[in-house]
Amino acid sequence: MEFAMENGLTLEQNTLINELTQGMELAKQLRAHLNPTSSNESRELLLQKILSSYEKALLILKWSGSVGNPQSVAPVTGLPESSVSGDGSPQSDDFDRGFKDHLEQSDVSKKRKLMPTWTDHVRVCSENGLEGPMEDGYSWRKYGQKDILGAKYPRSYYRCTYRSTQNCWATKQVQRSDDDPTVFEITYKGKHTCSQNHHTSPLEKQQLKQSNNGNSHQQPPPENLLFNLRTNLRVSTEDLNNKEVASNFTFPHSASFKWMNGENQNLGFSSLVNDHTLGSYSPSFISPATSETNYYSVPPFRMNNMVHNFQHSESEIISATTSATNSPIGELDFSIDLDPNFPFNSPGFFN
DNA sequence: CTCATTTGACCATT
DNA sequence: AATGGTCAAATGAG
Repeated sequence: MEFAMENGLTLEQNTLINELTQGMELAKQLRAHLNPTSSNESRELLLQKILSSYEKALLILKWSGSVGNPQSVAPVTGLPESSVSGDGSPQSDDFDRGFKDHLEQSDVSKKRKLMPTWTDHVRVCSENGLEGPMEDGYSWRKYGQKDILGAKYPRSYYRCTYRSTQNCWATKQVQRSDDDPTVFEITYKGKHTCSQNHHTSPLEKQQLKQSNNGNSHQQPPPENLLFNLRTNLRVSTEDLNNKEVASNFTFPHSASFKWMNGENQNLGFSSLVNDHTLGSYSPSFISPATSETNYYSVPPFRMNNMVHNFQHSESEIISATTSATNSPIGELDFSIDLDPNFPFNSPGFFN
């Protein structure tokens, strides 16, 4: 169900703004911590939070991009799973799955397929004691676990905690990597329509429990240890890249992106990356006055470019599930969209 | 008590 | 029929 996006800011836009603003603030804090007296831990913590913020922002953006798309664009992508106009459907999402009605059931399944999907690869770092929210900052409720064929570890299924209360249908699957047990593949499906403020505490609990239940395969779970050391989930940059590539399939060529102000959007990112004077922009970010949302044909969103630049360090880990369906076409599409003006190639993006 | 997780059963899709 | 995804009753935690 699409919540009123007609006027003003949507929930996700607000969340996006919040994340970016927060990221900026954190970056400023980090800058303040660059003096030698500051501890590495605090820097790492800030860094982690910044990454988390942008991670979230990216996820939201991907969604928005696909949502703003006219359906016509979707088929071109060749990525059935993520090429979506989730909001394009006139049907409502209100259907409760509990209803076994056939019609609803089929509708739901259709919707399922249309749900945007992307995968993150998250690595657990035991090294630094970073208390941090789970990478996505949302609170999830586990609703299932399955042994997956050929997979060493079971897959866990989560849905948004506020599914019932706020009609939020976002879900995610967590699958521990076969070869690198410190890596978790997290596949997200659907967007969050809830307005949860990310609190750390419940999340950590959840993660702990999640880590505990892998016992069906009796292995000395290092994950317990790792999680107990404070879950520090680091999104590796390469994975981010992959994710971005995948997401690009979602809104190819001229994806129209719904945003309140194109300038701001660019300012936000470029300034954050290039400038060290970040603060000044944040007020302009919030312009709720514009009740009418404008559609900007966003050529390549700046983030995409950035990611693209990172990318020539070929992708190692690509999500098997989602990107299996990906075709090289997407990459072509992608590079075509490359913005030559794109200023920052610095690999030390977050340094 | 409420709320989250566990876990086998059930369902849909292939 | 096999597999992956979800439901929901039982169980556990607070």
